[in-house]
Parts: sequence; structure tokens; C-alpha cells
Amino acid sequence: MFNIDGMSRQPVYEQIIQQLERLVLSGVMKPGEQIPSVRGLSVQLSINPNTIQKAYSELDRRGILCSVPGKGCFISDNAHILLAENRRKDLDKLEELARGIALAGIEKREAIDAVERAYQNPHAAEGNPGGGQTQAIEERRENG
Amino acid sequence: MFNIDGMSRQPVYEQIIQQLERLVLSGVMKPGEQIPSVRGLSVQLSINPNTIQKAYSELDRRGILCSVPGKGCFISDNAHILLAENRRKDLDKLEELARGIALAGIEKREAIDAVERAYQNPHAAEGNPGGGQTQAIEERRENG
DNA sequence: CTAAGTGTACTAGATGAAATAATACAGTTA
DNA sequence: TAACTGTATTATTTCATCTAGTACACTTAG
Repeated sequence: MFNIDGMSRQPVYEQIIQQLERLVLSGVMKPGEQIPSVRGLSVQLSINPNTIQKAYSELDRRGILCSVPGKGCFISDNAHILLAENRRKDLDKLEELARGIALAGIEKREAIDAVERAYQNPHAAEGNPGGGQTQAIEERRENG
Repeated sequence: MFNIDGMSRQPVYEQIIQQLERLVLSGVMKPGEQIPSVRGLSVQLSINPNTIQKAYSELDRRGILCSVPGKGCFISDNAHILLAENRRKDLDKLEELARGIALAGIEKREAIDAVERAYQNPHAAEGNPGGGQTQAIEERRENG
């Protein structure tokens, strides 16, 4: 379910947040569904419980999760809506990234094609070349 | 020339690298041209010389710069080519980013439009030193 | 030659984020 | 009661970044 890269520059707790968000957006996890317990996931991933909780509490703060002491953590009802709204900011990042690509002299067609592929295969993830012309994805070290 | 954000999560030396790359790609800095000295830039930006040198030595290692002891640092002849080749990897980042946008239910048209805007106005960044069509700088990129 | 500039190298220290470790407390449930 | 759950706290470690200070070798203008 989770794929943590301890060598990544991106903090572990952020990787958990990001992957959990992706699971919600992709519909794998649905509202009301219970997510792995803090301790359970810490054992499964061989990660300190505090790190898991840091991710969970942050998601709870954002309203994505609903933490219930004694019971567990559950996907919030409006999790998908909240995440979708935030993703709109990624359009700016997309434009900025595309500017660098444009400056490098890469054909616009190639950038457009990348977007087309993304919309054709939205569910393809890092370790999961889901169906596509996606080329070898090597390193994701650089998050900038 | 440079615009450093000390509060950004992105290390200062990386910001320098990134902005210098951008200056080369946009044609503001040309091959053979001398860049600010380590000490000079450190004073101008109120940054420790070691930090500047860390950025320069990394760019030298990549072949973007050519450091000449006693003289200065100069833009390498094939700097633009090297950078352009590397930018090709950004196509993968673009696709990954677009996948998240797709999952959020944002119309493909909006993503395509963002790319179109980028190609229409490649020179539009934090610094924008008189390179191309100078336009309103409202883009305030969210660290990275 | 001198002086001021250049890149480079080195050690040392400060700082902050991230992760670990070890407890502890309170609520839920079989 | 026992085993789970989330939550909180403190201390410690680790690491990257940045700063500070010094030093050396080179180039160039005077």
C-alpha cells in the first residue's frame, strides 16, 4: 500500500501524506474507510510511530482524515473535494515546469504529449508503469 | 540578478544553481561570459562565500561553468546544450504532476492551457532580467 | 614588486528539521 | 481484563545547511 524511500530527500512523513492523498484521489481509499493504525503502519514500514503520527495529525488538521481516539483514523467525507481544490495550485507548478522545458528548446508537442499521457493513465504511479509509454522512471530524489 | 529566499525550504545554494541555469537557458548569460565572483556575490546577496562556492563548484562539476583560479568563473561553451538535455527529464516530472491534476478531476483543457501559456511566455520568472517580453510578474512560485 | 582581485581548501561551530527511543495517558472493544 | 486505538511528552541522535575564520595559489592592474 505504501512505498517509502528512506533515501529520498523528501521527509518520510511527507511521503506518507502524499501517498495517502493519492490513494484518496484515485479512489482506492473511500470516505469513512479506516486507514492503518499508527502502530500497525509503523511496524509494517519499519518506521517510528511518531513519524506516522506526524503524517496522520497533519492530514487530520487539513480535514482529510478524522482521528478518533480509541477507535482509529478514517477518511473524511469531503477528503476528495478538499484534495481536488488544493490540486488546482499544481496548475501553477505545471506552468512553471513547462516554462523551463520551453526554454530548453524542447518541442511543445512533447510537453503536450506528456500531459495527454497523464490524462490517459492517471493511475500510473512511481513504481507502477501502469500501461504506458511511460519510460523508465529512475530517480525521484530531486524535489526542489 | 539573483533573488534568494532564505525562508524557502530549498537550500540557498540550490536556488543559486537553479537561477543561474535559468539565466543561461533564457540567453541572458552567454557562453564565455564571466559570472559574479564568489566573494562579490556573497556580499551582494549577504550570503556566506562558502555557500556561493558550493553552488559554483557544483555547476563546474556539471560542466555548466568553467572555474579558472585567479581569473574567475565563466559560462561554459556547451552550457546551454547540457542544460537542455537535462531539462528533458522534466518531461517526466511534468507527466507525474499532470497525473495528480487529472486525478483531482481538473479538466484536461486547463492543464493544456497552462502548457500553452508557458510556451507563449517562457520568460516569466521570479527575476526576469530584461530577457524577453516583460510582463506582469505575478508568479510567485511556492518554494519547491 | 605590490596589492587587490580571483578560485579553492580546510576546520570549526551553530542551527534546524527529521527521525528515533522510551514512556505515559485515555478511550474503545472483544 | 486485555489488547487494541490515538495522543502527548521528553530526550537523543543524525544530518544537511549555513556561517565563520583562516589559509594558499593564481592572475592582473598599478
